[in-house]
Amino acid sequence: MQLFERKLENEFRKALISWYLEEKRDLPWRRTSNPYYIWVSEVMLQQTRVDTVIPYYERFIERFPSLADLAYAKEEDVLKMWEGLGYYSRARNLQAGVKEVVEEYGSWIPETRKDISKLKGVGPYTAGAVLSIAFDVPEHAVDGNVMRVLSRILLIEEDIAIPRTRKIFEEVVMALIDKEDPSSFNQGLMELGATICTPRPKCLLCPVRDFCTAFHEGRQEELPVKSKKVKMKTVPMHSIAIRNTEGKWLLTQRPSKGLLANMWEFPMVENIPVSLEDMVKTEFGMNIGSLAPLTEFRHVFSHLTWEMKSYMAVTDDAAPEGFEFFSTEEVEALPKAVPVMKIWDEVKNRLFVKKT
DNA sequence: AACTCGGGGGG
DNA sequence: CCCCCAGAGTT
Repeated sequence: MQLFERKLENEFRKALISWYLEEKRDLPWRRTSNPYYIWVSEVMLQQTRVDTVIPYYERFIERFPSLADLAYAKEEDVLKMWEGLGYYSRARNLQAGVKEVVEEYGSWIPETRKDISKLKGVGPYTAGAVLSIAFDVPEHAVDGNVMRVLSRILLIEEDIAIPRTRKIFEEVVMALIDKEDPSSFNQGLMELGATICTPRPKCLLCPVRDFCTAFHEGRQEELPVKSKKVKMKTVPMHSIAIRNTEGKWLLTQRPSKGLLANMWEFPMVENIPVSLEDMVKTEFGMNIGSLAPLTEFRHVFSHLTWEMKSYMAVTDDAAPEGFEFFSTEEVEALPKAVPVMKIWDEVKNRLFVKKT
């Protein structure tokens, strides 16, 4: 595949890499050559901004400093370190992949795309990112940034919302990638997309604008082409923080698959046909006292919105099947998704903060 | 190919 | 309000 003239390809690589080496941000995972740490960072960075990831990355590698530390950690401890970061299956898949490396590969991360791609949670992007950054293997690592950058430079007008379009960009990268420094080349494309070739590009600062077809034609704002999907359900949710006579709280663990898998939460019901108290009676077979309203807020997922209403109540009953009572300290230690943490924070404010 | 899966930052 | 982010797994 010939993208520019041969000489221009060399100039492009040189311009991109020298800009990257000069201007790259000082990020924690750029201060290490440990392939395991780079792997962790790439998984955390899936669909997640750099600034969000930094504190999670620091705490995670401090808590699980080696492949073996993560491989044999309790899943609950792993989820706790991931708490608030979202896409919790990433955490479980990362641990499964790491365990596989420890037990099947003698703690050596595979250095070919074929083998590393077999690991749980390692898709086409993460495979190429780890191979190129940690092992200097000239492999493509195509993410949203790379598609935005290259769609402009080469005026590629394919719809990036369609999965097979990514293959076009993978071929482009393989044709363009710098064989001497694939790490800086791939990271340079991503760094450019993250800092300059953003959705609203800052072309006057761009180190490769001379190579950019979209810039020459003044069409950079039109790219990349991305068809939009429109569907967003809203579900009313009611959550009740129920305390027993010992001052313990009733929680349940979500199923091991699906939304917020294995995270803990207070009893929740989707609708209230008549009264919420009756709903609790029929759903959980439990008697609770009067409900005290706690908080109301919206929690937006990718494809779903919860309209949360939360309450507090007390009970004399034992925990129903599938539920457990936990002390305040125990609740604190359980991995909880953000909407649950919001409710829990409000509970603590009401009960444990001295009112003036 | 279409759906599912979190959460937050920025225009 | 909207978009979209260093994507992957499942169906």
